Amino acid sequence: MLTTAAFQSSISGRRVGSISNRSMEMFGTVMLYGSDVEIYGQEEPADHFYKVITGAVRSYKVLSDGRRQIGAFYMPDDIFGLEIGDKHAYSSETVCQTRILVIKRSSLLNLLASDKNTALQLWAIAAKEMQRAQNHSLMLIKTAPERVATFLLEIANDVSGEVDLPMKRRDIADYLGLTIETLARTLSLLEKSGIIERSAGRRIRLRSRRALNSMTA
Amino acid sequence: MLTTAAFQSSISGRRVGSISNRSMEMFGTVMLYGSDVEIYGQEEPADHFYKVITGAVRSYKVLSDGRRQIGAFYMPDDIFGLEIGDKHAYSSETVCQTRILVIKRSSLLNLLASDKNTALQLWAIAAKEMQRAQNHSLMLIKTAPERVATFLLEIANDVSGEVDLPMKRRDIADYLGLTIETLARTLSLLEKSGIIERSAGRRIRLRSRRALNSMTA
DNA sequence: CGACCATTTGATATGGATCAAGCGATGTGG
DNA sequence: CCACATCGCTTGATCCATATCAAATGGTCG
Repeated sequence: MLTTAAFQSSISGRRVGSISNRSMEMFGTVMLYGSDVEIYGQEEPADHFYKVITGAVRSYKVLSDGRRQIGAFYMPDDIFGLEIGDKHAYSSETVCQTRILVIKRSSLLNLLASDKNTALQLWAIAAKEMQRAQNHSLMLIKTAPERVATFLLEIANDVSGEVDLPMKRRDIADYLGLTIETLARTLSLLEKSGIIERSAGRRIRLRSRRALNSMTA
Repeated sequence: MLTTAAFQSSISGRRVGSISNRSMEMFGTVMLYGSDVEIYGQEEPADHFYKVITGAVRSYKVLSDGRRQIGAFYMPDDIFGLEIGDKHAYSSETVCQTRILVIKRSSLLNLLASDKNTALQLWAIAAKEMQRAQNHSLMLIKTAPERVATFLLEIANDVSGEVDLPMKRRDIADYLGLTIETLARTLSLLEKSGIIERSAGRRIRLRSRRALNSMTA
């Protein structure tokens, strides 16, 4: 049990665990959410874990005056909502129509008591998430072009070099700690210099990963 | 075993685990480090955990051009270096003379195999660290006064309202994603407005936590 | 006392924010 | 099927918070 198909932490692309879909489904239910639907709110009791099947999720916090920081986008196979404590620290919403596996925390915790290996994996997931969060801090001290380049490489870990962004500019901007205007300008700049190519606003082709990489800082 | 004295995650002040000093010492050795000494470097094999006994530690990453982001300061009773994987993701150094309990990863992992509760605690520590990192991202989208106010409240969780900073301005600046000049100016501003008071540069008295809190955003 | 390093203060420059307008796609009702 | 409203995105002009450059002050230790 809890052994076969690995799930990935998509934005960074590294595999971090090995709880199979099949076994996890024994503990949860797949739910279909519309676009921009709240999955849970900050400070709400945290009695479930979640795993993205298709679609995308943003996890965020807002400051009193409305500034919003998106801490992570969760893509297919990513697990989220596993922070410790009885309250969620962040809110989370779907970015587009999204299928999510919802797992009762209590049932996973039960399993955990009987299977020490699962506990190790929980640690692995949390540790991975920790690294993601740490990396994001690094992102936020970079310049605008550096942030955008880093972002494009983060989401384009499939080989094709073609990205289909599920999220709007506002989301990306809030993830990168920039305004949508600066983001748009930076993308246009990358396009003018031939590093990327855009068919539609949300569809971006990376023409030179090398160039992007060298901008990454 | 692994039950009594809780250890705190000092910068945020919340208790996150309950592995006693006594039992942990069975697995490790206390080492005395001088100031500004490297404990481990980014990319080095990670075969130990660490717990600060006295002093302070900074964990950081540097970008290619030298910009440095300090992800966390670890204060007495904080545990660090528990990221998953065989390589450390961050580097860490002492901020001042520091006493550290060094624990072999393998010995803790052994214990873990026999004690499922310990595994849960590892998860708890990692999850706590994750929240710390996420919070830090929030920090980095704030204005300079907001960052400084947040920082002062973070480190001054003792009742007295008196803080003795172990770290230099450069460290604080790199933690807050500001320059030392902006940091100094902001501190002077807070002093002029009577919110803080300084005897020496490193010794700061918080005259109005309320005022600081309201600046926090 | 003098040298050195940490910190503060001052003057100026600049990257990204803000304010404002244009453009393009998508959808709706007449 | 077209006119028009709406929404998401881009582009343009200006402003401002913080960085940068430079110098003064303060603190510590031989």
